[in-house]
Amino acid sequence: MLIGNEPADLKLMLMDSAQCFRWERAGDSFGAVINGKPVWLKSDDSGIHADGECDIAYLRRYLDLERDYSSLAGMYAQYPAAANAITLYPGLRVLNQEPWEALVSFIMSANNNVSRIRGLVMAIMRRFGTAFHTENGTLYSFPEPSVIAAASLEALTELRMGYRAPYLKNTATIICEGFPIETLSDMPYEEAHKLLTTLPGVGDKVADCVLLFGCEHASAFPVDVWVERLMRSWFGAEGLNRRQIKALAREKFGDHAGLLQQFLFHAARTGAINV
DNA sequence: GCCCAGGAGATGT
DNA sequence: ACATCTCATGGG
Repeated sequence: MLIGNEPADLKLMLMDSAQCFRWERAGDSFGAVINGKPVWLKSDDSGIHADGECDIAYLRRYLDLERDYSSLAGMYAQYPAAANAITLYPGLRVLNQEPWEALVSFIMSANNNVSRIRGLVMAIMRRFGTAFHTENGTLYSFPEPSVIAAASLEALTELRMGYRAPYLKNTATIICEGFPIETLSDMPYEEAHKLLTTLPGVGDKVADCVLLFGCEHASAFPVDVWVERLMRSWFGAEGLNRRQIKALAREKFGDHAGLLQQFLFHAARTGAINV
């Protein structure tokens, strides 16, 4: 069924932009268990289509289709590098993932490469998620915190996540004990960020990824190695450390800093723009 | 074999 | 507050 006709590059958004690591690809379709239901998405000239029993409103929000990206480049017209990066990827959007999924994914991301992060997130789902058999293959749900909290450290270590295993298990336990993960989206940015960094394996950068990709905090500005480089190259951040770079970017770029970050990050990481 | 990866935590200053 | 080390694993 048709879920929208907004500009949306599904391969870029779901597979190649390193904001999400849990979609499968089958030909030109992309599948995952979303909101408890397996779904395959496909895009063509007539729009974005979903194959499966799905909640259209949920999927539209997940894909951020309700946000108008057409004005984003204009918003940052005073920064040519920013406007260029946005113009490069007319189908890139920042997903609205579940906070728990973003939390797990970006705990796995610490000092790790994109290829291996995907492998770890997929392994976690295959090992602890629920299987759904579809025409295009088997899809797995993202396991609930209680399942990860109940898993043995050995079972997690077997997935080759290394020193991140205790981070994951202990964070899952804290979530199960009542950490208000679902209300982070309603808190002021600073409060939500501070609270997130109390979790094991969650520092400044991972907290910002969780807020941006899982809690609708569009001003969150994660600074990784690529963003650090590009901010120094193009935005006058020479000599600043990551904390200072983030403060500068949030001040310069405002409420939608995180959206811009995603375009800049992808442009830099893929070599579309030199850093 | 080497350096690197969407860093965090511990330690020392 | 800031700089430096180490951490597990494998991609390129």
